[in-house]
Amino acid sequence: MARLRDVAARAGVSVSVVSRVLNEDPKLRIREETRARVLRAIDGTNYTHNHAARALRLRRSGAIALLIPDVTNAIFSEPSRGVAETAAEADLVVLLGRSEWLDAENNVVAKLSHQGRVDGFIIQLRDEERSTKVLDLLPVDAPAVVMNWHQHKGLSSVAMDDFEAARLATSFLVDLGHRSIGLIGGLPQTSTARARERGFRRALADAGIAMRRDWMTQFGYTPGAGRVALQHLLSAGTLPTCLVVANVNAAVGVLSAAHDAGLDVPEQLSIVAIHDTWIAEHTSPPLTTVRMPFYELGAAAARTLMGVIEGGGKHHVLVRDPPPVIMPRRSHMSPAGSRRARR
Amino acid sequence: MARLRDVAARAGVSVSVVSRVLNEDPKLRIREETRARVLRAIDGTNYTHNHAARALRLRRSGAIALLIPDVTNAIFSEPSRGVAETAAEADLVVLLGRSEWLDAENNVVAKLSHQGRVDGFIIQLRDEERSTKVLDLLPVDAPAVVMNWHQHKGLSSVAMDDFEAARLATSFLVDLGHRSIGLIGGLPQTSTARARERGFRRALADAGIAMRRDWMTQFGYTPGAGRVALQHLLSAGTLPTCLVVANVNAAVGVLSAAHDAGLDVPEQLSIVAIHDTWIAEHTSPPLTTVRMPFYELGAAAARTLMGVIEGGGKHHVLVRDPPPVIMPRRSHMSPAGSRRARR
DNA sequence: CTGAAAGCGCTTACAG
DNA sequence: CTGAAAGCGCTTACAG
Repeated sequence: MARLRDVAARAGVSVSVVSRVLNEDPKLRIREETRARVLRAIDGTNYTHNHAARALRLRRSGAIALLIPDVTNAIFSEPSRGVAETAAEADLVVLLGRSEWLDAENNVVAKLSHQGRVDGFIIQLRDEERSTKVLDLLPVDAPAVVMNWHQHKGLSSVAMDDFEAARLATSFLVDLGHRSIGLIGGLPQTSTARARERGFRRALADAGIAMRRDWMTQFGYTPGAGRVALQHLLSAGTLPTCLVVANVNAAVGVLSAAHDAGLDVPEQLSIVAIHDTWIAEHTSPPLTTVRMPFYELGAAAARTLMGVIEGGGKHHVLVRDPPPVIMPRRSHMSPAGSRRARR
Repeated sequence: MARLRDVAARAGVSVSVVSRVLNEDPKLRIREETRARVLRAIDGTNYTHNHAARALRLRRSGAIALLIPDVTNAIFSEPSRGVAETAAEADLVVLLGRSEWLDAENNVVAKLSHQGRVDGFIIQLRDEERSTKVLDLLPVDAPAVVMNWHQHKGLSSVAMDDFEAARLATSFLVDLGHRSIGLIGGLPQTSTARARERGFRRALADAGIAMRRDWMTQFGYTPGAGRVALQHLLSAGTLPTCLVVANVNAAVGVLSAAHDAGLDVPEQLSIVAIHDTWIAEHTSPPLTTVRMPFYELGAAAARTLMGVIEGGGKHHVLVRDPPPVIMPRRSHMSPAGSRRARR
């Protein structure tokens, strides 16, 4: 590989000049003729900077780590793309890791940070975890942003408008004529689950519908949790005519539990799920969802982290462009009663 | 951060000694007493090596890139884990990228390689792509292994036993009593699709069953492809009593197309899909699958790449431990005719 | 307008 | 048994 020195020799100048031309040093005064010579020499050698040397000199690794609980989860793929593309524009490389790296026994995150392998972290916490645990395990000065968290105490955070997503899903069902509406919610220790529950309550309140605690569950965002949640509702007594499901993965579980119970969706139970992933198009029936700005969440996380790395200080970002929007498919309809009434 | 120099000062020795102790240099002769002093000093400062400095000196970045077509695809998450964990044991970090980086216009891969940011690449090609395209776009000397490819011409490759997986799925259906069996296959330009088709043919031949070309499709591994494939079969004439579906994602599409057509699975159509991902448990009905050693595939890819990086030369690896195994769920049963016959 | 030099933090061949 | 020194390839304050 060509080094600065090779280019310099070729152009008949010193390495300093080449470096400054390459980095477009604003303080550089140089004759156009010289600059042209340097540029020509650069092309001639197809020079690329050696990254390790530059990192050593600048004390910047040019890499950030994205930590997610489970690489398996399609929910995280769109934000990952947002992170990756935004980072790439700033010539940052993204290292994919698991939230488990933030572990007291074997703290990979601390290691990466100390080694200077990574300039900062974007962290998606596990739903089961205390949100402040991260503060104990992250090196104090490591730039970091928590993703999918509203107003994290201690670190920068970025989140989407979960309140509005749930409010929208709920009022969509209200507008369809539903009056008995349940919520299959996430774990209450997550800020997204809390925001979605608030959105749900608000929509009910706006419509003058009484909330029924026994139609609200909090088992989490996984298919297994969704399955358990519906079984719970089934065993508890009468069912609502429809459900807002706080996560599309949980909705997959709800659907399969409904199927097992011989419940027809949407005929006997309408479902609107939050998050629009590929799976929603391929369930039976295809799921009506609320599409969220996942890509933009990741992009915002990357930008926020870059700000922190530059010394910008803590920020909390709420991504609401584009806003949540209903993707109507076939898991919803008007409630049986209202359809009869209309005939 | 503590540097070598700090530790050395603390221990009252030179930096060379500390470095050698740290790296367990076999050529180092040292008094036990001195070694102990150095070790104590290391603990005292909680020293970690500076990665950039080491990379510069050793001409090794300590990172590998894993390029996959679509981070969205659960199929790739298990191998990713295998790569990541195996790499971590060798103190390598994994950088997640997209196969699109291998692009003539904007060749990110070439850039990373030239910059020395990455020591090698594990590449999952896109199904649509010519398998040799990678040879044109990869810097000639860049260590690389192609994942999910049998005997790649030009690069090292690792694959699972796709032949056996399809053979197993097919003979499982044969043993159930099926005699009319179709194959929903992948794109024929991929080596996995070809191997699976061979396994399918072999099982039929072994059972003395004639293969019917009109019951075999080659649309690919996606849900959309599976959907199209079933529609194709439906419009073409009589259906077989069962299908081997070469990919679980395609099977999701087959299932939803069957549902739309009012075809009962498994009553009218049995399905066995290759690959066991979380989705298989949550479809209606849950899918009978062949579980494949995906984690081990990734692990093998990482080990193979590490070998290439050490200068080991080209290798082709077939991962067959653990072997493919049937995960029986509810998408299969004996064919209607044979059940009647048995009564 | 351009160059010489220091220094980022390591590793390692060599000297003693 | 241990140390001094070169050098990996950059950037940048400083000198001229």
